[in-house]
Amino acid sequence: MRDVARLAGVSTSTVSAVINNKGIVGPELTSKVKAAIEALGFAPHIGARGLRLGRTNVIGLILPDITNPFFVQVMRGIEDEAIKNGYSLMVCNSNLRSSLEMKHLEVLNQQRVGGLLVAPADSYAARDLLVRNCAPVVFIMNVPMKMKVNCVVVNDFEASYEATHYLIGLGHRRIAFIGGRLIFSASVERVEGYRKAMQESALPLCEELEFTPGEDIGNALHVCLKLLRSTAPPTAIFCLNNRLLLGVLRALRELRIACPEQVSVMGFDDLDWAQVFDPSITVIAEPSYETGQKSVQLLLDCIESSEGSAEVEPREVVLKCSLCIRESTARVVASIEA
Amino acid sequence: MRDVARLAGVSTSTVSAVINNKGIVGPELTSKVKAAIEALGFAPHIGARGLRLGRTNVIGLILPDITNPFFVQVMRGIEDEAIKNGYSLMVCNSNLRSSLEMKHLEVLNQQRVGGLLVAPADSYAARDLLVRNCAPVVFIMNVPMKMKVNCVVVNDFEASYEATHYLIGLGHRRIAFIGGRLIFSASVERVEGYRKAMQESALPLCEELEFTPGEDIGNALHVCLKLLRSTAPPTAIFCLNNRLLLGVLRALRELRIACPEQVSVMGFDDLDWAQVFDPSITVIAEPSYETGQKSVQLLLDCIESSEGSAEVEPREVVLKCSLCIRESTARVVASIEA
DNA sequence: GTGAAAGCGCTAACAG
DNA sequence: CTGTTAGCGCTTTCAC
Repeated sequence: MRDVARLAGVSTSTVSAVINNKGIVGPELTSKVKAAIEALGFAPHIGARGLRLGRTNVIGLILPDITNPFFVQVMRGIEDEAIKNGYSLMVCNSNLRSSLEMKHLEVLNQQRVGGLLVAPADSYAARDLLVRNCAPVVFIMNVPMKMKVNCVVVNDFEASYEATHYLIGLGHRRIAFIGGRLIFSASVERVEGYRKAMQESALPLCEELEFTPGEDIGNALHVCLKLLRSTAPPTAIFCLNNRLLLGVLRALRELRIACPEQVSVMGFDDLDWAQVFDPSITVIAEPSYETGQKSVQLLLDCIESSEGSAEVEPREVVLKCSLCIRESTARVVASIEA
Repeated sequence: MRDVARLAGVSTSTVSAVINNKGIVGPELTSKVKAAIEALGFAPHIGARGLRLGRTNVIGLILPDITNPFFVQVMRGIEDEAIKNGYSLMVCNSNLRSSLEMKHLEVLNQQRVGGLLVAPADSYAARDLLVRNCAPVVFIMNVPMKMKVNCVVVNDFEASYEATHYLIGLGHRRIAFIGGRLIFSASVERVEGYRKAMQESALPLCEELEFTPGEDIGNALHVCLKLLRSTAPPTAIFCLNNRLLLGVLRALRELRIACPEQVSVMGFDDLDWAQVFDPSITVIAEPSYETGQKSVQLLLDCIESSEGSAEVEPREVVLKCSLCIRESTARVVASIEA
C-alpha cells in the first residue's frame, strides 16, 4: 500500500480512502491511485483491515453433515447471500459429533468471524455453543432445546402432521415412522407431528427411533426389513429424511415389495432422484436454499444491531414446507389392509 | 493478551511462547499463564498472527458445483485433512461460471489464504487463474488445458476406456456417450477413453456433446429421449457423470424402456442412490474423498517448499478409479441388436 | 482535500 | 528463561 501511495504520489490514507470509496478524494487523484493499484497488482490485505476494524467480513458456518444434500442446498443459499453482502464463508463439517463441533467453534472464534451460522449436531448439547462466544449466532434447522435463540427453521411439525393426515386420508392405518434417535429439534418436531395426527385418528404409533444417526441408510434398511417381515407390516412408511428414505427403498427392493401397491412410502427432503425413481417419490420439500438465504439475512441483522448497544430479543424465522405428491403413495387396497 | 500477561504476572512474549508451545517457558509459569488464559477466556487472534507472520492457516477452496455430490465428497476429504493439519477452509462455489470463479479468486487472494485448491469451472479459462496470484495452487479433477500444474486427478481416460471395453465385451455395438460440452479436462479424458475403445473395435461413435452443462438432468433427459426414439437406438448408454445418469434414467422411465433388458446404462460417480435404484446401477467410482485428502497434502507440500527458495517442478498425482458392476448393464440380447 | 501518525493483537529479535 | 520493543498492513482521527 505504501508502494501504491508512493507511485501515485500520495499518502497511504488517500489510497485507503480510494479503496473504500469514501468519496472524499478528488477525481484526478482517484484515477491516479487506481492506476497505481492496477500497475502494482495491489490487493488490500483483508486480514489487516480486520485487525484494525475489529471485525471481519467472514461468516462461520458449521454443518452437521455436509454429505446430506439437504444441507448442501442450504449452504448454497448461504453462500450466494453471503457474497452478495461482501462476506466470505468459512465452512466446517462436524460429522454429527458435538465434540468436533466445539472444536470448530473455537477455531472460528479465534478467526474472529463476524457471525456464526450453526446447524447443531445435537440439539441437547447445542446450548454449550453459546458460551463464551463473542460473535452473533443464528441457528439453522436445529435449535437448542427449550431456548429462545435466533434461528431459521421450517414448519416441521405442521408439515409432518399434514403428511400423516394425507396418508391416513388414503386409508392407511398402520403407518410407520422411521426416524432414528431424536437429537435434532427438527426431528422432534417431525415425530410430534406424526404422533398428533395418528392420535387424533386413534391409530397406533409405530415408531422406529432407537438407532443412532450416522449410518442412516444401513440403519433404515435393517429396521425396515424387520418391520416388513413382521406379522402385521405397515401399509405406509414415513421417513424422517432423505437418507432414511433411501434405506427404506432399498429394503423394498430387496424384499421385492411393490410400491405403492403393497406399501406406500414418503419422506422429507426433495432431492433430484426423488423424481427419477420408479415410482417417483412423494416428499415434503423444505425451502432449503431459502433457509440459507434467510439465515444470512438474519445474521447480518444481528451483526449490525450488536454493533449498536441494546440486546435485542432473539428472532425466529419459520419457513413453510410443501407437500409434493407423486407416485409412491396410493390408496390402500382392501386385501392388504385386512 | 496483555490482560492475560498482567494477570499471570508475566509479559506478552511469555504468553505468546506458551500459546505456541515454544517449550522455553518454565513449568510453573506455563501453568500460571494457562490458568490466566482460562480465567479470562482468552482466544488468540489468528488474524493478527497472520498479519505478523505474513501467512495464514487458511486454505481457499473453489468448487465448480457444490450441488454435485461428487465434489462434496472431495470437499469432505479436503476438510478432514485440512483440520488435521491445523488449517481452516474458505469455500467458494463458482456455479460453473468462470467469471464468478475469478471473483472468488480475488477475494481469497485478498484474504491472503496460504494456498488454493481449485476445481476449475472451465479448463480452457483456467490458465487465467494463475495470473497474479501469490499463493500456491493445486488443481483438482480439472486442469488447465495443455499446462503442467500441480494437480490431483483420477485416471479418467483409462477408466473410461475400460468401461467402454466392458460394454463392448457384453456384445454391445451401438454404445452412446452422453457428455455435454467438454469444458472439463476430466470430461475430455473420459470421452477420449470411450473413443479409443470404440475405434479399436471399429464401432461407430455416438456422442452427445452439444448441450451446455448446468442443467444436466434436463439436458440428458432431452437428448436421451431423442436418442431412444431414433430408428437405431443404442443398446448401451455411457454417462459422463452422475447428473447425466439421472437424466438418462428418467428418460428410460418415461419411455418405459426396460433396463438392462432393452438398454444397458452406466456412468461415472458412485453415489448412494446408485445401489438403491432398481436395477442397481453399474458405475465407475472415483476415489473422491481420497482426492480431497491428497490435494491438501500436495498443497501443504507446495506451501512449505514455496517458503523455501527454489521453484519446484509441478507435480501430478493420479488416483485410480474402480469399476462397480451392478445390474444395469447386461449382455445384449440378439433380438435387440438386430 | 490531503498527509502524518497512532494503534488494532500478535510474534520475534534482542537485551537482560 | 523472561521482558522490552518494533512492526506486520490497514484505517482513522486530527492537523494542515
